[in-house]
Amino acid sequence: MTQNLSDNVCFTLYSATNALIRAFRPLLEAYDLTYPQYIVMHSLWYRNQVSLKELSFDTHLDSGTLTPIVKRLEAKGLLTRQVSSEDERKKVISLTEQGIQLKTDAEELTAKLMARSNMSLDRLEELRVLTLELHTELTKS
Amino acid sequence: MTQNLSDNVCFTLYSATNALIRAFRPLLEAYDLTYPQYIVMHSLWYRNQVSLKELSFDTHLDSGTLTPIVKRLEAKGLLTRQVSSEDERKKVISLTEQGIQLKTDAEELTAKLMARSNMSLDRLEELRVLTLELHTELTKS
DNA sequence: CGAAAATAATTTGCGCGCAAAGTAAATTAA
DNA sequence: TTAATTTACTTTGCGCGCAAATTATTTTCG
Repeated sequence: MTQNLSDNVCFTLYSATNALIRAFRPLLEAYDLTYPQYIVMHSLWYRNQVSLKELSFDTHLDSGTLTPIVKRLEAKGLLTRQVSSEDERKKVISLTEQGIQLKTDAEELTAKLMARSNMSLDRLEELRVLTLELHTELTKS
Repeated sequence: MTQNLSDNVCFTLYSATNALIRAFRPLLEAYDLTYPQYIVMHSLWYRNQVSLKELSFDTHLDSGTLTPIVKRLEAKGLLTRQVSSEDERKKVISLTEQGIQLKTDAEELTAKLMARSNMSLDRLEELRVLTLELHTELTKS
């Protein structure tokens, strides 16, 4: 019998994620980014000039979610979207100079937030491994 | 240096939660509920006739999020919202017969999803404790 | 080759999640 | 007692997250 919502891992996971995004928001606002926008930028900082499909694979966000996010980042001048010359169905997403520069500026962001959690690196690592495992299990087959 | 998004606990937490809600969706559809709606119902099953404020405390959802959710549940005939007689600013939220009945019907829901995760009860419990701790840390002060 | 199927990206519609502003009632304090 | 403040809830606006439908291009295969 699970009377309490907090007895439920679904609920604690859901609440913790919402709290994390909420805590992240003011930090990201300094860079005029939302968290999903940050995920996209982060992905591109390490793998630039990818198609939307590849970006979708890396970020775990579906194309219907990504298209408007990428358009907003384009409007901010952080990236460009060009039709691929080899395959005209594809769009190549490339960082602009400004988009590349942002990487350096935002470097300390994650560290800042992790500090905010007041949890040890060990426990955060445990959490990372467990959530990675859960995601893997839920998305396979 | 965290090149990979999955090296980042924020990202794995975020992705796992999205995957969990996604996996939950088809199961919840059988009861015509979304996950946040289920959270509200679950809360009321164990603490009925509360104000929106109390419901907000229990569900970790803010009033601006809750008002429309509760209205939809009212439209489905699962609960009622009445102005409190002692304090006319408050609304008392009460389950209908149908709302109470749903508890019995939906009893096996959580178990079904947990099975879907393919993770041991021990690891899910670890995950529950870690996310509960993270939420507590992020929302205090 | 040409029709059918597959693939890539966009659009639409809906329900959050939440900050901020607005409304109305109750409490506090002058 | 009444004006100022606080509290409870609602509304507005915006950005997801995603299923489903749509459009355009490429691939497959008859």
